[in-house]
Amino acid sequence: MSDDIKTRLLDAAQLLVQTHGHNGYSYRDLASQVGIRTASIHYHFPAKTDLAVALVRRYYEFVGAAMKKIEAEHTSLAERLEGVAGIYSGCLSAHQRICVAAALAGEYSSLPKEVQDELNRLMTDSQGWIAHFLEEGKKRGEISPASDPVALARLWYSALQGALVVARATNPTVLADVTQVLRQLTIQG
Amino acid sequence: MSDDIKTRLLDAAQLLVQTHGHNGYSYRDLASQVGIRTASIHYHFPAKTDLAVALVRRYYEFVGAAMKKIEAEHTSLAERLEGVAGIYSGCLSAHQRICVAAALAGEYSSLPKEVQDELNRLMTDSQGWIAHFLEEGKKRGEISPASDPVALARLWYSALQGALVVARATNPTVLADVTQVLRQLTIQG
DNA sequence: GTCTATAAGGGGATAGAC
DNA sequence: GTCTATCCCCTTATAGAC
Repeated sequence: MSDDIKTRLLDAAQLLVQTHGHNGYSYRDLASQVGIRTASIHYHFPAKTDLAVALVRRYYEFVGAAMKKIEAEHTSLAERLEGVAGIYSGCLSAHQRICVAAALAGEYSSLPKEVQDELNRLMTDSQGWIAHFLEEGKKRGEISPASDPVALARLWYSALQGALVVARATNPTVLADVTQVLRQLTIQG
Repeated sequence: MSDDIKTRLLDAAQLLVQTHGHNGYSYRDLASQVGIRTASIHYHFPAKTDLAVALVRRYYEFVGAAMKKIEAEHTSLAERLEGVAGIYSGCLSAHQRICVAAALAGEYSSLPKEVQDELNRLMTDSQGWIAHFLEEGKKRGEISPASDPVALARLWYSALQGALVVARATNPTVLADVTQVLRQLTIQG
């Protein structure tokens, strides 16, 4: 049922946010993409803020599901981190997107409070999932016993978010470089 | 002569870009900050694009000067990288800003071509300066002879840019954590 | 649910007086 | 150099017909 109008609106809005930012698209852009009129969008999402909040919530579920899938399908830390990197490299390869989180965080002070709060939750918990993988890897001896999983997770998350942004504006190979160096430095460091 | 109107306009515009993004502020906002009318801004910067281009060029000079100062005042790689991190942590501590580069890159596809080009130059050369420090550190034996200065520079730059964005939207301590872990992993790795 | 019509204000930008 | 006045389009949003 991925062609119901609400989903199609969220899909189109997500692409616009990931390429132009929240302040960089209008209901008019969205309407022309989906093939309806702007007034019809207001039926589904009364205000643009409502759409943005729904967008971040849906993205939160998407990331959470991806993390659970990685945990279920891979046991080694190296493979799991590879999987995490894959979530974000998938953005860039499709339409030169960046992560929804970074796109919105770049305009942070101009966002409605509700969107800021959802964004905070998305970023905080994304780092939490990565920290969880690192914690388990530490127990298994895949990284140094002296390393700090929370701080390392912050590095991984920040570096991946930053790499997407930098890669899009400069050179696409930046993301692969960053991921590889990060892996080399992290595993059995 | 830092109180001439053109400088004050650029200062105010930079703060607005670093907090709200390019699409998140208007000439009206700018005018009220500086205390003149919107029409007067057009005298100095005919179009908003002209202002954005001037802003990125000035920021490029600022970063370049900061890098040269770091090179002149410090010789060890550790100190130089500390200095680089300081450039970016300075943003956050003043008004919760992020780097001009990341703020604009988040809205990349919505930017005028001229601004995209200036942004590309800023990000490419910023990484070049960091790579230069790493190259010299490699010659001095401060990092492993097997390490790749260009890839490492991409990691440092991406991680710092990402850390600012993540820190602002979640927890200010993220930046310090990322910087510290990065230093530990890089030096004599 | 989607449409047309429309409101009310914001946006960048220009003309011309001072 | 800065102002007032104004243009014209875009933007979000609502009312009400279908």
